Amino acid sequence: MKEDQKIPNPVVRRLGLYYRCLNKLYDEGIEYVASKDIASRLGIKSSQIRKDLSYFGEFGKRGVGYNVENLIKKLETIIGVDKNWNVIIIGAGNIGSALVNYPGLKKEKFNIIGVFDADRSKVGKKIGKLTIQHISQLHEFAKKNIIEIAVIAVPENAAQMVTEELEKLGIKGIVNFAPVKLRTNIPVEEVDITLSFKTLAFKIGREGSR
Amino acid sequence: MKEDQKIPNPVVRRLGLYYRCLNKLYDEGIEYVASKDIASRLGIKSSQIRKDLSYFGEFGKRGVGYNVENLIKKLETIIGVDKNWNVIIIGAGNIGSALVNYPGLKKEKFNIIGVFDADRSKVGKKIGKLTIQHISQLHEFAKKNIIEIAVIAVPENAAQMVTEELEKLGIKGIVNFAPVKLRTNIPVEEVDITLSFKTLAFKIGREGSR
DNA sequence: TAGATTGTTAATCGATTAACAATC
DNA sequence: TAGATTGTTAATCGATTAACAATC
Repeated sequence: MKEDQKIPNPVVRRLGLYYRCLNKLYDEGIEYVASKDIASRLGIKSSQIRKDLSYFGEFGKRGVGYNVENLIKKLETIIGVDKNWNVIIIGAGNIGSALVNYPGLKKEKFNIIGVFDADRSKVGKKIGKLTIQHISQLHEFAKKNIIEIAVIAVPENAAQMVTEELEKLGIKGIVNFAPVKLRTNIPVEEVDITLSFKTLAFKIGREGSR
Repeated sequence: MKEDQKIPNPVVRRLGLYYRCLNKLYDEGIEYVASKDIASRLGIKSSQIRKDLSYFGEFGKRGVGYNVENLIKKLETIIGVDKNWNVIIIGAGNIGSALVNYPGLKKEKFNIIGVFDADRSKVGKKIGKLTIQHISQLHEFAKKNIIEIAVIAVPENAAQMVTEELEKLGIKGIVNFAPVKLRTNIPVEEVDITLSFKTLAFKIGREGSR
């Protein structure tokens, strides 16, 4: 199967879930696992796991299951977390600052190497080990460093402009926390916090009526 | 249409997107808008918007479009942001602290009324206007206040326990930032930041091969 | 060998889109 | 009236699941 056919988005997201689950199993000392067991942990169907994996190859042994350590390694390569990623953060507000110190990211090989903000009163201040730089220094910074991923954590009205700048600098992907749809050709992942609250509000409202 | 039939999840999420887009249009002083215009702003199909709205009623005028102000009000009621929501945050780490100060939430009527942490060394410290309380005080707090939504921003291994506690206290919904699937019957919205980075990494890796 | 579980196909389910009559 | 756009149905597309032969 292993071609570069289009992989459905839900599949991509689940790969990360499998990866996480496998790591937990590994920590528990489990050597072999059946799709059925992963499925029950994640609350999905075992056939879905097997189907998802089949996009990339055959990793299991019939009658036995999957070797946990081996499948972790395979998923690492497939997802791309077998390497380190250099990340910068644009916007040193609440969200931006939190991400700089967020241990989850470093653990997963996403290394934050720079923080930028347009507010000169923030420039020079430290967040963890990093010093906030003015956004105008980004261009220079990009010449000296390989930046692969940028996080957009700026106010809504600045997000599109920043995106265009990032695209020019050759950044490869964006994680967008601003509540706008970005117009760009590079891959974007949206993390829309207020939207999640709204979705939850809706669901709570419906709970009673069932 | 307006029954309490099941609304597909993607529809619910898009309602929030429509709401946001309509507010922008309102700020721009636009009175009437066609589904085609909303669609082009959001990068989706106009028939999808009309279909989504049709789950809840008829809000447009044929040949004319939708009255922006009116549709905003309707969506407010449908989504449930016509009222204020009381929110508490469990876990005063990076993410938890950032959310307390996050202006986006208050603006959307999600009012954070308490922050809790298990780490006694954090208790008593201030985040914005709120004082971090010890998690053991939660029970007491819940008696004196109506808490509707809880944010879980604790380490993975504490998340399930916290969830069960919250369920007992009668909390109505959870926004979960911990990287685990919570087993609970109350509605949960997942915000999985590291998963988004992984998904992005995968997409970047595929970009080249297309 | 008997039992278990994979990888894959085909069937099912659900969500998106096109099309168009209704109507402003 | 002529033009525009809705609300809704039916067609299409895509994703999930069941089923099972292959095989460890």
